[in-house]
Amino acid sequence: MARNTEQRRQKIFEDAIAAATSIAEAEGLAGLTARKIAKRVGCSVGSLYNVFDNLDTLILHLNGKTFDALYDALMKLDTGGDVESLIRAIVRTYLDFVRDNANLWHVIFGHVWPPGHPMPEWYLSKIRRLRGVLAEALAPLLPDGEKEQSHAAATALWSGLHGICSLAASGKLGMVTSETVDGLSEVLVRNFIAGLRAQLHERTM
Amino acid sequence: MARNTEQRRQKIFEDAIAAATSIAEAEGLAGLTARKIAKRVGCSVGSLYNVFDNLDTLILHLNGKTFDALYDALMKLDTGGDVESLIRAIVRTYLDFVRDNANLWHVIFGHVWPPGHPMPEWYLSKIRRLRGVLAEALAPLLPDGEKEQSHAAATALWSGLHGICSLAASGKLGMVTSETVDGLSEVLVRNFIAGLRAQLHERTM
DNA sequence: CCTAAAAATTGAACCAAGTTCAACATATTT
DNA sequence: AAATATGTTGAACTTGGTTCAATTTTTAGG
Repeated sequence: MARNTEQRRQKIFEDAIAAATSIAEAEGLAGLTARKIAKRVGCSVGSLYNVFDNLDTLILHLNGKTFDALYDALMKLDTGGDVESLIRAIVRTYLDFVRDNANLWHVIFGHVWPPGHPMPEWYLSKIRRLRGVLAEALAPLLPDGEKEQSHAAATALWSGLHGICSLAASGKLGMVTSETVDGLSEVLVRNFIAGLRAQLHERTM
Repeated sequence: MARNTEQRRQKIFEDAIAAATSIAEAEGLAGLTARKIAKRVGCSVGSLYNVFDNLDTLILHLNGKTFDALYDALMKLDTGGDVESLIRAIVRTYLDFVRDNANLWHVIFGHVWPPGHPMPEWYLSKIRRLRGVLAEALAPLLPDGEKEQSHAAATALWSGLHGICSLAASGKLGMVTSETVDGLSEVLVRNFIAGLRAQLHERTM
């Protein structure tokens, strides 16, 4: 039986991601070195490379787990209330998650996937699944017959929030005193929702 | 006179940034190594380090020049037309600039400034100056007495556009077929403007 | 259970890149 | 012109991704 071999492989895979997670939480992307991860796992660098093609792949799996954690948080939301409450709850959950997992979140966007190679489908589908949650919440604000626009709307809004969070995190906003991530997000979300509503009324009147 | 000395220093400074610009345009952030820049300049790495504290500082100056170029493009716009046209012209200019200078733009946001050290004021003020252009264009869409909100609105909108561009560039949007940067930006801008207008009317009626 | 083939593990070694620094060269000042 | 200050150099140090030949462990067939 090939069980033992496969089990060891699996164990290194999981241990490595767990080690990487804890290093990333403490030190961010800069701390994620093959040697450091191997030491925590208790194996040699060579063994890591037997399981992962390269560090980029390891980090991609780490990021996949971070996406999953955000998805889990979103799945706990109550979808029963009104449209706007749900959208705002989703945004709130996203902002809280980014704040509470700042370093892990930074790894997702600070890491550059080797250009040329396409990102694997399993990874992209985790991203799409997240967007889908927001798209479903936005759909009621779109005119009948254009519900498929909800994905574009969700992408636009989510990208916008991402822009605010990432610029704020990297200190590249050149902010003046009173601006905060929450405040800027509120401006973006409020106007975006009001804009959708305004255009919805235009069509139906 | 200390002219000769200062002139050499100045020359290396400018040549280094010019060399870095041309390398960055061709190869992106990954190609920006001290050795490569020094070779192009025709000096040793040591001389670079005599003028710049470190590579990060050199790259920051390169990025400053990129910001200046975008500002110059924005200054060429006609500010005479109606509010919405100007806003859209600014957005159009921004998107075109990012597309036409993709690698240089990527250097700005792919480069991480050493944490702990604050970014220098001259750099932040270039960012604020850019935002100011958009803030001025947005101001007419804000209620009297809240014109100072235009900076927050500009930051939110500009961050949003940045989010779209940067996620698209890094392949992290998990896009479906028909979505494009232009299309997503259009969704964001249209809803944002419509939202501002809707809230403006609310107040004045 | 024994053994040959397959797979995994190791860590030293290779390479690239940021940074430093002691030795040397040039410029400035007196 | 000598003394001092400044600039230049490139080898060397360090860190980190990646490879690979040698070694050990696991698996499968008899």
